Formats: sequence, structure tokens, C-alpha cells
Amino acid sequence: MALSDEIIDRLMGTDIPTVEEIEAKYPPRNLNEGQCVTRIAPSPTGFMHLGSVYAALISERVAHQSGGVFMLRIEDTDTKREVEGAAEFIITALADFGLKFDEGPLNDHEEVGNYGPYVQSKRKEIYQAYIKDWLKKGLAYPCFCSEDEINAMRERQTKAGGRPGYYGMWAKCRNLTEEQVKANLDAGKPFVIRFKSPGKYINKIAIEDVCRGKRFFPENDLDIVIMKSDKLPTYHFAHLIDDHLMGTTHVLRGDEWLSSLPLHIQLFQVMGWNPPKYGHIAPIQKLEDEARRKLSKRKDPEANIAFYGEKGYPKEVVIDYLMNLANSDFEDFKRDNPSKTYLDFELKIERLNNSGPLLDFVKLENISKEFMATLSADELYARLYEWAEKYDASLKQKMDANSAYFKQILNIERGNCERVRKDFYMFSAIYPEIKYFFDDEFSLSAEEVLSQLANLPKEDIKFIADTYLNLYNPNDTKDEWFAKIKEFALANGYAKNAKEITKNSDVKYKGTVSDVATVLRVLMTGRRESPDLYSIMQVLGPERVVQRLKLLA
RNA sequence: GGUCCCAUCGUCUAGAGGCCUAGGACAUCGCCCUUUCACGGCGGUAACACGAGUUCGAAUCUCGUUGGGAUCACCA
Repeated sequence: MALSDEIIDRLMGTDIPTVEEIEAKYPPRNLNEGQCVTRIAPSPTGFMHLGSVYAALISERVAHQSGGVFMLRIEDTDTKREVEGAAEFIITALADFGLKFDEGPLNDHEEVGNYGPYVQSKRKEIYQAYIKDWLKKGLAYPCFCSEDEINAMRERQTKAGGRPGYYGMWAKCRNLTEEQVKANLDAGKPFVIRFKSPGKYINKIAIEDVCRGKRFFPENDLDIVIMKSDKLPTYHFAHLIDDHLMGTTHVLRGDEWLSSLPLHIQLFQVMGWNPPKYGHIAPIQKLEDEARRKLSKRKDPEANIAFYGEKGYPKEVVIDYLMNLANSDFEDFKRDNPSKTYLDFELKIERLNNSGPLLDFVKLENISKEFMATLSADELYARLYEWAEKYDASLKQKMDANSAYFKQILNIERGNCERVRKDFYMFSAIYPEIKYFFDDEFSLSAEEVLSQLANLPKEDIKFIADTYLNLYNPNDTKDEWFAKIKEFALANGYAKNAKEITKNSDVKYKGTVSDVATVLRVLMTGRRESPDLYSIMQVLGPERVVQRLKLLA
């Protein structure tokens, strides 16, 4: 039994379009067989979760690989949590990752697409029109229960070992008479609108999830709130209206929605609308003290997508990693098609991980190293510069002042060799790795040199440095350069290699050729590991080389 | 606690009753290459959570147990 029009007008106001008017503005989409319409619907909290990007990537791929439409919809119905400028942040983040949406807001006042507005706060009267319609049809009712009452009820329910919630005999306001509603209204009591669920908890219903297949759930019998006291819809209702009107064919969203799936299906059913297909994506997890848990935006910096930008993981690396998480045969595809991108790969939604993958930085770094190795020195320079502009002003300055030198450094074992080194994996770690090229950063004491070379006697080290100073010729080719070192080493009691030492156990060697090279390396770089020494010396230039060779003098 | 989801090497996974002595990738270890560090090449260690069924045959199907996860708001 529905309330009278008069009381419904009092509840909702009269200045609201009719459902028919709205439906007319949203004609069904003209889709070919197989074309998918997907969306991501983040709420603007000033934070973009890695999982949201993961879901966005999957949704974008499903839409675009089918020739369909990918939408962005901002779900800002929770005014309490909303953060200024957060929508822009989301839009930028998507653009950064190359996730192009066909419809959605572009900024505060512009949007693309014919099914908008794509910001829920701008759709207020649309929702209200349907709420009014539901009140008229007796599908919904006003509820005047206070927060305290609801809490007390829940407590009683839990204590009695029952199921908490507003349903059945607990749904006090479900059958309020016209007079009771009027009295509450006259008393100025705030209210919400609840859905009058026709479901029975004991009924089992089967639902098809595109990621998981057929699943069984108890039917929904909860009279959930569909309109809050601020007259804005809750997520469930907004989802129903928006995805119906916008013609969404596939709702691909986080696993946390799985348990409200029976509700959502029921919502579509009472309207006689065709529900979209649903797919639920398992949350990305992390390992903490041997226990897995969902990445938490509060506790885990790596849950925030901004983290990857700050650290300087290339965008395509994050995407590739996520693709890999989604479909692990993606890496086979990449290996077989090195020149292709993820856009050429067909993502299979039914193959998604269903148990919650563990975020694995080692794997991410590996993908990143492989990617960085494909960049030329110029490209790497440009990417690093782009990163520095945003996150590291002093590095940017340094690059501006020494751009040719910088490029030479980055070109070591990159442009001029067959196999590229793979020691860069994030932009923020590049400069610390090449600091020794800069005199203002390079401060090496004789003690440090000796401690790095603790396996050799001090005199030998000094002898190598002094002698090499005379041998050094900056114009030597790499072969000449190495021949000199080798010749010098062999002539002064060093073995060709470790094998020779083991073979001739009776001969007393001072070390190997490699020890000699290491002495020079430590003097040049302050460390025992570095890229090709010859290239380093070439880039450093004769002045620095000589100066550094004289350190022990 | 209720409901639901999930369960193969350390990690991501392949696996649709016989192609499985369980395959790949990352990590790890060893060897080779080598002036260092890398890169590269070759190889090794390493998994079907457990228990019952069904079947000639089970990683795969069923049930149970255990373990992990999600969810139970006027948040999305």
C-alpha cells in the first residue's frame, strides 16, 4: 500500500522531473553484438587506490577490445568524505596511465558523452525522481528511526544471535500509516527512504559472475537505505539508476561488492530492468608478518597510486605489472611480441585471479628493469627529466646544467653495446646510482679506498694507482686500454684469472687482473661494482681520471 | 558469529579426468661466458592444504575438515 501523492510531495518536494521525462533523455545505446560498456566509479576522496587502477585497466580493456565504451563516473554522494579537487586528481591519474575514457567529466564544468552528467552530485534530481516513483509504487518508504534506535536494534539482534539489519519484523517503519508519517513529518523528524525488499532470506538465488561463474546467495531481504537524510542516494540506488540509464553492460568492480550482489540484482528486478553482467575482482593483497591482507590505504603507502609516480616507476611498467596480475599469459605475449603493447593483448576476464594476488615488488622491479633497458639514452634522459620536473627540483637543475654529460652517463652500456645493463628500475634511484660522476658529490678518502680494497695490501694498491697513472692515455681504444691493464697485471705478479691461481697452486700470485681493475674502479667510482670501467673513464674525462688516480699519492 | 569468496613451487600462474615424472615467469642456487659489476647462456632446488568418496584412472568431479580473504553503515 503506497502513501498518498500529497504526503509523497511533502517528503520529496514537487519540483522534480518525472521518470518518463528522464527515460526519454537516455535512449538505449546502439550496440553491436559483443560490444561492452563498462565504467569505473571512484569516489573522490583524494586518494586513488592501486586496486582502482587495476579495476579501471580491466574495465577499459574489456570495453575497448570489444569496440565498446568506457566511462568514468564520479561517485560523490558522500559529502562528508569528499575532498576538494579529488575528481581532477582521478582524471589526471587515469590520463597518466593512458586509460582513456570515452565518456565522463573532463574537469569541473566540462564532460564528454551523451549519458551524463557523469558526476553523481549533478544527478540529484534524477535519483529523486525515481525515489518519488518508488514511493508511489510502494517500493519504498520513509523511515524515521534515529541512529541510536538503529544501533540499539543491531545490538539486540546480535546479542540474540540473530542477523543484524533492517528487515522483516525489525523494519519498524515499513508499514507506517499515512497518519504516522504525517505526524513524524509535523514533528520535524529527519528521515531516510528505504527500499521495501520483496525478498526472503531463506530463498537461494543463483547469480552468474563473469569472473567466477555461477554462484548461490541468499535472497536479499534487507530494507536498505536508498536515500539518505541529505536527500542524496546511497551507492546501491545510484548504481541502479546510473548503470541502467547509462547502458552499462558490464560492471567490473572490487570483490567487496560481491556480498551486495543479491541486493543489486533485486533492485534491477523490481524495476523490470535488465541487470548488467557483474564481475568481481579479488583485492590486491600484501604480506605482513606472514599474513596476507588487503592493501590498506591507511597503512600501506604502496596502495596509493601516487606512490608509483613519486618513486618513479614508469607508467607502462605499472600497467604491465597489473596486466600480468590479471592474466599471467600476458608475459608470454610480451616475450613473443616485444614490439607490441598491452593494447594488442586480449584480456580474458574469466581468467582473472580470484583469490587476491600478492603485490610483488620484486616482480614489478624486474618488469621495470626490462622496460628501462629498452629505452635509448635520449629517451631515458627525457623520462628522467620529466620525473625530476615533478618530484626532484635539484636533480632537474643538475640535468639542465649538465645535459650533455648526463646523456653520456646514461648512455654507458646502453647505446654502444649489444646488451643493456638492467640496473635502473625507478627514476628516483637513478641519480644516487650515478652520483660519482659529479665532483661535488664525489668525496672519497684514502681510508675508504683502502677499506673497500681490504683484500689487497696498501703498497700494492698504491703501486697500481701510481703505475697506471703513467700508462693512462685518454685516447686509447677500449682494446688498447684493456691490453695495457692486462699487460701490466701479468708483468707484476697477477694471475690472468682465478682459475690460473688454482691451477698453479705453487706460484704465489698477488691477485688477478680483475683485482687490478677493481683498484681502478674503486678509485674512479668509490665502489666495487659499476658499469664498464672503460666507458666510465671516457665519460669522466682525463682531468677527473687523473685527479682520482692521484688520491693515494 | 552469519553470509559469501578463495586454495598448484617463496610469488604470479598453466592445468577443463588419462597429454603431469605437474609446465612457464620472477626470485633463489650452481655452472659457463667474462678485466669488475652486470648482461647473456645452460642447469638445479622448489607446489597440487588435509581427509574421505566417485572412477579403471583425480591437481582436475563430490562431500567434509583446515587455512586465508571479503562483507554485515544514512561509506563507496
